[in-house]
Amino acid sequence: MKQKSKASRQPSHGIVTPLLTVDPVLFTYDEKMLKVLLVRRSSEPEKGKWGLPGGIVDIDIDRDIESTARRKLVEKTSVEPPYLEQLQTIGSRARDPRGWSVTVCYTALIAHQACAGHVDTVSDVRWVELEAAETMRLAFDHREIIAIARERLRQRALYSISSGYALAEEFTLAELQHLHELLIGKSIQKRSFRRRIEQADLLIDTGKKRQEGGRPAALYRMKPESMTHRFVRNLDAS
Amino acid sequence: MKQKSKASRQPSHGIVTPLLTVDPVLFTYDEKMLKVLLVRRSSEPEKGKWGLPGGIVDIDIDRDIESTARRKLVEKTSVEPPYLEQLQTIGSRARDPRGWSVTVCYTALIAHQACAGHVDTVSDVRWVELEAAETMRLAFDHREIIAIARERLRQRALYSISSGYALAEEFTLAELQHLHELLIGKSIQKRSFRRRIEQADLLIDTGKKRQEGGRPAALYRMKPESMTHRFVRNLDAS
DNA sequence: CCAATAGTGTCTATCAGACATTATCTA
DNA sequence: TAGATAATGTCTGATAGACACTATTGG
Repeated sequence: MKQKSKASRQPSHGIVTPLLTVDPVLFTYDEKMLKVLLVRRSSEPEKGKWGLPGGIVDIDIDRDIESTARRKLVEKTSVEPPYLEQLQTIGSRARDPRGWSVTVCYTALIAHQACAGHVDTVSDVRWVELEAAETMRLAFDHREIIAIARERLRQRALYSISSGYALAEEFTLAELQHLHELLIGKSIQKRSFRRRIEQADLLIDTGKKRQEGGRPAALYRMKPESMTHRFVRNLDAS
Repeated sequence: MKQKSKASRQPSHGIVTPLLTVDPVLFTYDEKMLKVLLVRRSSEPEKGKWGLPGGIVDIDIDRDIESTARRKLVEKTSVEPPYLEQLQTIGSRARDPRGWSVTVCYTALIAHQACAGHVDTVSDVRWVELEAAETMRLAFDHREIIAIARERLRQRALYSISSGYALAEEFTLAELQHLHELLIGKSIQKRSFRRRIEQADLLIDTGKKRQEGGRPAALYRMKPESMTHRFVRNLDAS
């Protein structure tokens, strides 16, 4: 028998519902690596372990589920990410020691610089290299959630450049291409990559240049359409 | 009404959580039309209105969320669909008059014959032509959910043949093609359609033939790979 | 000049679109 | 035979892959 003392906080529908949380997986591109934001849990269960920057849906504060995701990300990074997309909902009796629980997962992207200042000043929030995170022992099923998010990003990279929201506001084509190469785990022909972006007219040329060692590279910015555009033909996955 | 002392089944976390439901959108192909399964609600709220064959996650019965979706579909059709995929989770303060609620939506496909017997015998479960369902006044936000599911199916049809699970176990290429034409809203070149299926080796030729008016057509069956296979190049959407 | 990085020219291979042609059945 | 539907032959066009080439900077 479970405790009855909490019954007074039961909502009016009077049905026993699972714990509901949101778990965003926030990625960025920094030092030529993919990184994921992890948070050290300050309370039970799994206290002390690292996990995703998620939390419980608060029906008094949050208008909808995406609001919860945004709220949690702002709490940990102090900024809203320019890219936030629902990933998958995982819910079962077994995934949380407290009992039946459900988590609505999101994939989010942000420029590293956009939240570096805040993240660097706190010790319980950290950017972790993706490969490392994928082998860490994380809270609950968070390692599995990261793997799902990573796979989704990989698929996306084959037919979209939306992952560019993990870069700084202004970036070079070489940076965007390298990010895609990391995501799909394979080198891409420079010609193919640039051609498709140019033909779909997905980037804004800022006119500025950045130089590091050789010929200066043009700096681009994402067009809003690049968030949703899908190429008809994928890059080669194999 | 079950009066099974709900409070005693209160989970130990003691946090107020939203109502959690599952709403599968079950599609089929029948009489050369896309149809969707609707159910007449027998209880409040929205009693009497038609809606999706969903229901509340029962943490005593269901192991995980997908189990709830399967359970609800079996209750309404008496069979498990061969295709069931999570679609999207919608949750907000406003979508249900009872207050903050969350629904995990699924897209499901089944052969019309597989559940025709059961559906035909009950008056509160009905196959409704998709176009009609999209203009009906349904319970809650179910019309919107159907639109989302329909759009996902449309996208899928451009790079996958998984929608074939809406057909009978054995089907002709003409049937599969027509289903795709309905989904993407445009006629497809027969040559293109057959070529890509043959090259990807996604169907099993049963060796049987079916005839209706002209040369007999070969009957095929889905290969398991056809559930997940993605063509590198999409069909033309425009 | 060289080294390094950015960006282009251009050929090939693949595969969807278009549409004509052939094949196999009934009446 | 004609009519209907299934299945194939074959040409064109679009675009990704491959890779060599040119361009622009610093030293």
